[in-house]
Amino acid sequence: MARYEQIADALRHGIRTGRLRPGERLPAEERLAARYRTSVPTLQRALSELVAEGLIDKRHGVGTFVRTPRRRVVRSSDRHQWEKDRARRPRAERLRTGSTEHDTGLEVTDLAFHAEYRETKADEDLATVFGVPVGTRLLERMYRTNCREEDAPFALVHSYLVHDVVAANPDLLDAANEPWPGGTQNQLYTIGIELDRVEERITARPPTAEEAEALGLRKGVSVILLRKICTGTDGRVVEVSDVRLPGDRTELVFTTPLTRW
Amino acid sequence: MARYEQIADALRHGIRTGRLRPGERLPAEERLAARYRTSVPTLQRALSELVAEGLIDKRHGVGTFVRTPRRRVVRSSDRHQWEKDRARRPRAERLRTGSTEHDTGLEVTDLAFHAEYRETKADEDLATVFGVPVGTRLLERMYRTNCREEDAPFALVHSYLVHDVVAANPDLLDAANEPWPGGTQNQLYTIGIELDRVEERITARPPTAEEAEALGLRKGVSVILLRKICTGTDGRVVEVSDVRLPGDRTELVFTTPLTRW
DNA sequence: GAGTGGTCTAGACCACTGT
DNA sequence: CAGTGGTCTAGACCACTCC
Repeated sequence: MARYEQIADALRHGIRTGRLRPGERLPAEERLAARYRTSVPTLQRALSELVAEGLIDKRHGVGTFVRTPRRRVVRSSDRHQWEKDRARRPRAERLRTGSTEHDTGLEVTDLAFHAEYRETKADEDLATVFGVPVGTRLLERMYRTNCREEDAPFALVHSYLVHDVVAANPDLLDAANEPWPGGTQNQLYTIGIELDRVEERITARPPTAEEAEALGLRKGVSVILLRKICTGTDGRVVEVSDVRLPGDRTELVFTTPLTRW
Repeated sequence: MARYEQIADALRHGIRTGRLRPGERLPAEERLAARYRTSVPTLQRALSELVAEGLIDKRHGVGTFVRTPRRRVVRSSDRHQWEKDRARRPRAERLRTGSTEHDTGLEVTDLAFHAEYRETKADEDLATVFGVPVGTRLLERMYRTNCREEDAPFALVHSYLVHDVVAANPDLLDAANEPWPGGTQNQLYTIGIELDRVEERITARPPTAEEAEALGLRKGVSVILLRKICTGTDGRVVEVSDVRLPGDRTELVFTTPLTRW
């Protein structure tokens, strides 16, 4: 076994057994290298393994620390029914809370919201999902929800709608109307669309360089990719959203009810 | 920007634009180092970034290759209802297929299955979920499902049952009876338990060294963690499973039906 | 055996952070 | 300014794969 792996193992063991506690600072690299009788680059290699596993954080000019678990945001599948119920409520009630607040339990005033709209054409992937020809005009909406300035977004969302469908209500084409009270399901309600079901497809991978930047991810954190496909009561796909969530502070919850014997 | 980042960017760009095609071999490190006028360790640092992002694979003694996407296994939430329906079918029918076959579309004979049982005591975490005192005797069952020798398992599963509940049927305590025709829901059926719902909680993170080993994960792949909580018709939690899935070839699908207006 | 990636060294210099 | 991590070098030797 390589020297750097032995060292990584030793440190890993220390962290797992609690000898090195969360938040604790490790000795300087030079000192650690001396303790393990190795060179600094080799010791750094060992540390970089632990960074990749999400066990430690390195802070330039400060030190290396045992990572403390982050507070998790739960995103439950009953949000969809909750959103649907809310879509036909009076405006005052819709104003009060959005889905993120439903998930996090935070107040509206704690959250900052950013939206950007543009027009695109359906690529092969989206055309297949929507069941429309490649090149069909789509409205692409990009969202990010932050916890009031302080730190990185909870989620990066790219949402797609068929342009000609939503154009029935011109207000839906303008990002300036965001955050729309009552969310997308209320927007769809204004043009006579009711949702029948929501399908969500989930996978995970390491972040790209851009995602790490945008979501403020440290190394050693995964990205959860969630594609949400909303189908209307007429069986047509109405909205497709690609959501990227930080793996270290997101927990998705799905409940499947079963029919009785 | 660091030299190694510039190099990583250049290669990343080549891969994304398709100039470097999936499966294609990159020049040897020494040659690449020469091309980018840098030392071998620095070039290696650049490559290791791309490995961490899952863009390339290094094979010792062979070369460095652009990674080709892996075939995905879809795990759909309707498997639960499917399993429930199957649990009361005749033995012959139950023998024919298991859930993994349902997910993958493969035949029973394509799959190898390994199970191991042991007795443990509930730690704080499991005790909370089951709603039993810490230290309660549990039956811990460990499963792995492989695609017939060839390569790494689809999933590592640790499943927990309250020991005294399942002891009503001693056959359920013996791993030698696996794979049990009809799966866990049929096992529970033999002791008079019917499931009411299944809750699944999902998160993702980089693999630990052990998981990378057990799931045969290359570097630069995430692990999806799925905790499945099965609740009986009497409202008690019956089974808790912790499932670890390779992020590069697993897609989870959940469908949420909505009630009509 | 030729060619590939894997590991390691010893030291240099740079960049960032906090006092 | 002292102390920390970040980057880089030039070269050595090892281990693996395939012919």
